[in-house]
Amino acid sequence: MLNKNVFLEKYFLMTRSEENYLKTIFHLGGGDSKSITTNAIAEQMETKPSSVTDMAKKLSEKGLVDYVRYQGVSLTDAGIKTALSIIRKHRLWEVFLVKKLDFSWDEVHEVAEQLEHIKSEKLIDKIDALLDFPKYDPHGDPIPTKDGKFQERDEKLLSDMPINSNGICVGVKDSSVPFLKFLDKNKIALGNTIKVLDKEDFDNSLRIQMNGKEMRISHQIASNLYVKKND
Amino acid sequence: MLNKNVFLEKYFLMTRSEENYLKTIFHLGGGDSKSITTNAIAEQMETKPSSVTDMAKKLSEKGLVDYVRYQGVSLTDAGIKTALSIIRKHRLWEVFLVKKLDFSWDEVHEVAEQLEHIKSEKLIDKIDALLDFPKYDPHGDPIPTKDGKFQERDEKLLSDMPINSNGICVGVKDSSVPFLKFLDKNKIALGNTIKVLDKEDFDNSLRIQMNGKEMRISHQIASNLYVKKND
DNA sequence: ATCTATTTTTAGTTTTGTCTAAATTTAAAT
DNA sequence: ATTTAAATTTAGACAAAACTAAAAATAGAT
Repeated sequence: MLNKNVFLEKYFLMTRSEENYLKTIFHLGGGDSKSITTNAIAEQMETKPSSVTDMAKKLSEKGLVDYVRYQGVSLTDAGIKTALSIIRKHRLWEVFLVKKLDFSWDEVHEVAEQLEHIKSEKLIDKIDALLDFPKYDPHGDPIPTKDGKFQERDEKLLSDMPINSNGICVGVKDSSVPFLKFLDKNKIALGNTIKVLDKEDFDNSLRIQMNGKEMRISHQIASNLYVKKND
Repeated sequence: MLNKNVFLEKYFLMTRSEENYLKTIFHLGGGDSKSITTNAIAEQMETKPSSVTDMAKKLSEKGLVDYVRYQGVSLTDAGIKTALSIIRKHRLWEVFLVKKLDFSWDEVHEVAEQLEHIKSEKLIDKIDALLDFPKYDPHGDPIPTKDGKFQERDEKLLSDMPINSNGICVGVKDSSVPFLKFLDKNKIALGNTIKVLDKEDFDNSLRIQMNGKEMRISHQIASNLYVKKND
């Protein structure tokens, strides 16, 4: 009974703000027992370092982060678990919006930021099943499993692919709206086949074949596209 | 520009709490230019009258309710519009949960209470379309249209139906979990045909034919079922 | 090793939404 | 028309989450 209450307090009764902090810390690498500075978190969340300090103390009290003054925070196992459950929800909702409601991949983030905080295990499990248990979100980011497992993919940046190598476009590094819209406009989509034909030493631009059609791509673009090698 | 900001402040930037107050006031009849007392609102929301007073002032400042000290509040046109948009979202999400995710009708309320606060016009319009623009929620309550129109139905309580009259079960007055579970257990569902065979003067219980099968129903039950008359 | 510049924390304030307790108003009853 | 009981509001306090400005600690450069 006491045990159950502890569970309820730490897992169910997380505030929206606490959840957002955990998510951010995870994305900044705080799950790899790396210390993330309050400054870095503040910048990412567009808030002030002093606010982060307050929250660091609170999350530390709840056993979700390890916090050392003037050093930074890293996630505990409980913190990682919670962060992954939020990221899981976020990404599943993104898939739902795209696959079931015809949202475009540049529209989903904002809405998913809200939906990820809905508290109902049954709901997200049903959404998962409705979508047939997708492994990746619309931007190619992996969706953690229910028990918090992360399936990393063997992918590299297009800009790091050698000449004459083949692959499939599987994800974006930058998922900002302008970048995604740019990709749409240029018919670059996840799932496309890619062959690197040539690299220009001068500006690092690439000549590639995408879905059979030849095109030229700037380094800026190539360094934000993830590709899975074929061979 | 200034005008747009006013719109943003009053419509988009409603807090969850404000939305819940408006919804409650509407459900208590505050949309019919009837004054709802702070006490009634407090009881419904399981909060204190003094808290309601505070919120009444705030909503009044925003032009969403008319508030007269010691009298109570009623919704303005803007308040009604906002309340209806929340109720619309709530009921559409309920339909979604039942029709697309196989929730039972006694499970949906709690989750819909969260989902109704998601801020995305596009999202709820897409959900509406996905569901093929349903007119009623799983409990038979009408879903307001996008422009805030309410389609009332010509329905009466089963307990008020005369002997030998026929109808279709279209809604529940009490949508508490125990009542809904009771109906499930007794195979009483919306859409069932109903004929009143006999009334017992002693305890006001009814003998009815439901989907061809004869059964006896207490007054307690009959006074919480809405029926649409056939003839 | 000391001094700065930067980072981080502390202390104190604000806003939102709630509460309790006290004061006020209303309404009902004589 | 008073009186009293009930309803309602006010005043003051609190918790959460943020902020600003000042203080403290760290790290880099000499």
